[in-house]
Amino acid sequence: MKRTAPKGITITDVAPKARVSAITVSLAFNAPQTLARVREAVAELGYVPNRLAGGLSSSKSRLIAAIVPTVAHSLFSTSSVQVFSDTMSRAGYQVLLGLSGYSDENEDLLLDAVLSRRPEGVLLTGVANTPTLRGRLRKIGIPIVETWDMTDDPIDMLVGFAHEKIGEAVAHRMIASGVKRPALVSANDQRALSAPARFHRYLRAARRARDRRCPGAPAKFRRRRQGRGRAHSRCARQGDVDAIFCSSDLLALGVVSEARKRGIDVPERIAVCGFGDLDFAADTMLALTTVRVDGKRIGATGVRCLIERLNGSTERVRADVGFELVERETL
Amino acid sequence: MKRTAPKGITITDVAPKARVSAITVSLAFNAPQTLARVREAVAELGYVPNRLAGGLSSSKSRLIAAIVPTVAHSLFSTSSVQVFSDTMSRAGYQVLLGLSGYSDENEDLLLDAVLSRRPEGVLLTGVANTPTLRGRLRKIGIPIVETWDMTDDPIDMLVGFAHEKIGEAVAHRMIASGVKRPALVSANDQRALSAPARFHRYLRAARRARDRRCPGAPAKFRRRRQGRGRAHSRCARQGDVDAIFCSSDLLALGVVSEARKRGIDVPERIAVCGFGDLDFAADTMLALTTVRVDGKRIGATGVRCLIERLNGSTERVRADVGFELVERETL
DNA sequence: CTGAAAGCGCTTACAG
DNA sequence: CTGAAAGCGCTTACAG
Repeated sequence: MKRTAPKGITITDVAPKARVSAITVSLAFNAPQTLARVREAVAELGYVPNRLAGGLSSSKSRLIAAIVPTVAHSLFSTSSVQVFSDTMSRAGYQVLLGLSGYSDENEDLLLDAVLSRRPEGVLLTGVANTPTLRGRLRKIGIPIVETWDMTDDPIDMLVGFAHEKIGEAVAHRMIASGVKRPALVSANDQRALSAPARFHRYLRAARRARDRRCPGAPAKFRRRRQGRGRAHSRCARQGDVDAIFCSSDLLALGVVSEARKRGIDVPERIAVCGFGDLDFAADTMLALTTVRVDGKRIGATGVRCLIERLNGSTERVRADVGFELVERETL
Repeated sequence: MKRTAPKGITITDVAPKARVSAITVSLAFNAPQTLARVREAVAELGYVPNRLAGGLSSSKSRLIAAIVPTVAHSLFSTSSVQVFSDTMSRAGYQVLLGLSGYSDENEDLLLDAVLSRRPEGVLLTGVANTPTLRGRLRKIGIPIVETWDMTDDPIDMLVGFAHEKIGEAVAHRMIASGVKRPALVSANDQRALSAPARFHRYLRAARRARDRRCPGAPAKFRRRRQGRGRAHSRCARQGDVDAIFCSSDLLALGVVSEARKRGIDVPERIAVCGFGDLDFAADTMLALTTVRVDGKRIGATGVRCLIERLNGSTERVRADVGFELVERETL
């Protein structure tokens, strides 16, 4: 029963030094105006409250889990993490990072690991949730925000946009711009496919569809970069293609690059459209059209919802933040 | 003293159901072969161990803090986070995210927040540490790895590379390539300045230095993108510049883009050199030269050091992982 | 407003 | 190998 571990500096050390009781120290730490005596003792001892103990005792972990897809080349951008982390830390919470997207089995283990910390809220990016995962999340009863996607049956709150609508909008815009032979380059990952699918469907309805999908390459993208180049060239070489919709900004960057390498003018001969929040990419890289989603707005809105719920609000926000098509003339 | 809060499912619920004592449940959870009866009860009840309690009791939080710079456009890449998070979770740890780089005051608050979770190790990216922060970290006595930079006086472990050497190497390479009038575009952030400084010094020694720094713009980069464009054009317009070293990949992307917009051929008239680990950028975007650092190697090595120390090793790795200059002919 | 006691859900060291 | 008790460092509800 005796512990050998050297106790760090605890509330019990601070209390006598501040000539108050331990309770007062605890109170001071969570009160608006910290007692001066406590503050001094704290500084002198270098005391840092133990939030494991605090969380256990109060059932408030002050932890928010951010579950983001593993695939770095996904829709999820660093700026979103930042907005999220910044806002949360200002509200007194810390971010527990969870990388999802390996396998269904791992999703369950990930969730176990995350829930074992008793987070007070969860931010989910994308729809990388297996049914089991969704089911478990639904039951735990803490605020959950899903972002970057739409669904009819959200777990709790939802701040996203419909990927299919993007596919449709891009197809529409291309046709309106006089594009005759559009093609599609998409990640071979079903999570990214709703926009491309709708893109294709719309074009078929408009009788512009051809079977110009170039899937497969992106899956190997991370290991063998050549794969990407090859697939892109396969598309770009087909002389009759005059526009390419890419399921992500990064793919679009690759396509533009590959086209230039082969002396194909962008956007004169081929218009390229990416999709995402890659700020500098949308700003400087893409030709003709970029589907741009204001990541900050998604991030900020999602976080605001979480915080309001943590503060007692009962509102269950379900927002379609929409998207915008951004055109760039030059690279 | 009575708590009103509904207790979640705890070890105490699992024990009778598994017809063992609470201790056995705890043991089973941390033992190699989990008792079948316990496993069943766990599954049936949906029990998830409370790591707040576990950590408090065992003084093992199983938490690792990752402190990364706020600036997304920094040297730090998403791939590093992934390698880190993956490896750590396989070793049974979770990642607590800490974004640094606001102000010195905030660094202290950040550290308080981080330490209040009692992490068992810390990964620091870059040298964004104030003296106070370094001092505090030095004292807490947990394994700490600094990455992405070199210093003569590391806090604990170090897996990085010398930024100044990169500046020197780039200058050397440019001169060897026949560059006559090199210029420099760097972030106005002292943390990114060691490579540029050495670049400049080397050129001056070689009598090629001119005052072509174009600082200032990147600081405002995030708010007003035009600023970036303006600064770049200021550099690019100066007709006699034939090479530009940019302190980051993203700056380089901007410079290339701006040059093209103005009809200046890259790399024919201006060679552009970035710096970083931005995979696709190095691969597809930059002209002439990219300083490329193998982020995976840094990340993986750093993490391995941490894990070994957590497993009892006393070795204090201090490694210079080096860097490589990568040349690209085409955009 | 201040403080003593009980409790948060685990793990540890020890006895059986 | 199993289990009862004590303790990890806080917070809560209550009494003074």
